[in-house]
Amino acid sequence: MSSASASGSRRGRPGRPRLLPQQHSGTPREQILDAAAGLFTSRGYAATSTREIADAVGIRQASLYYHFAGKGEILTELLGQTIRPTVDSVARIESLTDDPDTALYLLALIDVRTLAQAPYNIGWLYLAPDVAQVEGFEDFAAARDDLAATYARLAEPIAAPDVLALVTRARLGEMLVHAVEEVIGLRNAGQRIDVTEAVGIASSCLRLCGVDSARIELAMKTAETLLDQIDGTDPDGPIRG
Amino acid sequence: MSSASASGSRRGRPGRPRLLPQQHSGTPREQILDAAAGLFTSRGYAATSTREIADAVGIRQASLYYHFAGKGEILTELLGQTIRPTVDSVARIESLTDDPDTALYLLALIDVRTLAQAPYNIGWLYLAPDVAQVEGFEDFAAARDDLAATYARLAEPIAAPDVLALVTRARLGEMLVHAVEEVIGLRNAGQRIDVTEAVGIASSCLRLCGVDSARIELAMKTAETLLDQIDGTDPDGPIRG
DNA sequence: ATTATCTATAGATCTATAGATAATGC
DNA sequence: ATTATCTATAGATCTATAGATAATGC
Repeated sequence: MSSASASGSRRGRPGRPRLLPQQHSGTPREQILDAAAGLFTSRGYAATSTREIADAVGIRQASLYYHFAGKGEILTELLGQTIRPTVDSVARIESLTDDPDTALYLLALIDVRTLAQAPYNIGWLYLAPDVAQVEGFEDFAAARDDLAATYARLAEPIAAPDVLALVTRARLGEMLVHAVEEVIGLRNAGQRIDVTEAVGIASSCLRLCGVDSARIELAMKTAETLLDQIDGTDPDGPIRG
Repeated sequence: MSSASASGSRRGRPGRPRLLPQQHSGTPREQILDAAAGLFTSRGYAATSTREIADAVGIRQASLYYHFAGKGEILTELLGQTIRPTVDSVARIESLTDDPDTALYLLALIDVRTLAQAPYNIGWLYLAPDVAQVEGFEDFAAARDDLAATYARLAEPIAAPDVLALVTRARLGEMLVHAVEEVIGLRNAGQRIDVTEAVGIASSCLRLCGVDSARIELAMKTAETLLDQIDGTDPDGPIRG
């Protein structure tokens, strides 16, 4: 049944032992997500069978269905992981600063970091045509659109007049999302992403809005002082900037 | 059976009529390749069934196998189309010019054009993980590696010393291939590719070798005068540069 | 009793092959 | 006779469900 069925209280109790000893750490659900992420990114979503996922975890194919409603739900959960930390950070960012340069910079930095830290390059998944056809993808696409709208909302007050004369507010939002997604391409090309790359992409976002170098420098400094507080609330990983 | 079985002479004769009237032009083989290219690029290779291809053509699923040994052979033929015209052009280019700048420029231009002209963005296919697993992909990968070696061979004599001091000959070949493949990304992003874009990418290749603007300008001019002769031998399409 | 696994399998594909058939060409 | 299609289907998946079972917890 669906993972939601075994509601509430006693999750995590032992059940019937596996045939094979545990090969990986984390909850069974995490083990499945990790194995699926590896297979989906290396072989493709449609080309990966539920049996292959189960084999990689070390359980029987049918046992997957105790944790997920189906292959599609494993995928949508992975897609959700690429965006949820970023979406959740928006409110915290806006409560921590009134400076719009800093807010946009922080959003981009956290977004890049989220995509960079995933153990596999799952951001790449949502660019694949077989993935876009999966039931439930629309919800993810809608969330991604909302995020683009947030980028647009944060960018609008800081965008230079000549920028807004050339591109619409909405298009600017998309451009910023694409700039952040550049990290997906970098990872695919084998580039290691650490602070340098993350800061580079986040500052590109301000540059796209027409913000000058002095203000970018300032936003970077301010962001640096706020990042600990954001991470404190929702620890999101090691890359600092 | 394999398409090769009905060897030689009387191909193209009528056979049993289709249930549906012909919906597309070209030979049946071309109709299949075109339908498959559309489906593979829009939905993904693994996610496309042979039945869907047949339906798009307007024939029965089994009828595909008169023309192709299988789904994999349809794919590898499409992959071959992305590289064959370019590979074939190498000998002609080298017979037409002794100027190495012009030769590299022409190779890149024809490569870009080949990728740009395909009715669907099939160049994108070979970047997909499900495609890389298909039996026969190695042959394509090997041909692509050979082409990278050709880029390297043409680039070596013109590369500035400081370029070759920083990257190996082989790596320079790969960089040039990647620069050309930028056209795949542009098409995916919806960008229309015509002379401007093709010329831009081809001249980027010279720039990557450290060739200065004056020499690039010269190579462009010389290439322009030779292009007709190359296209005359193997007409390859409308984009001139 | 509850949990997380297991075994077994139904039902829906999907790819590929075998062999029949409806045209035209000689 | 040759060709290009068709029908029918085998055999191999693949996803998902039903129900049994081996642990621990109370």
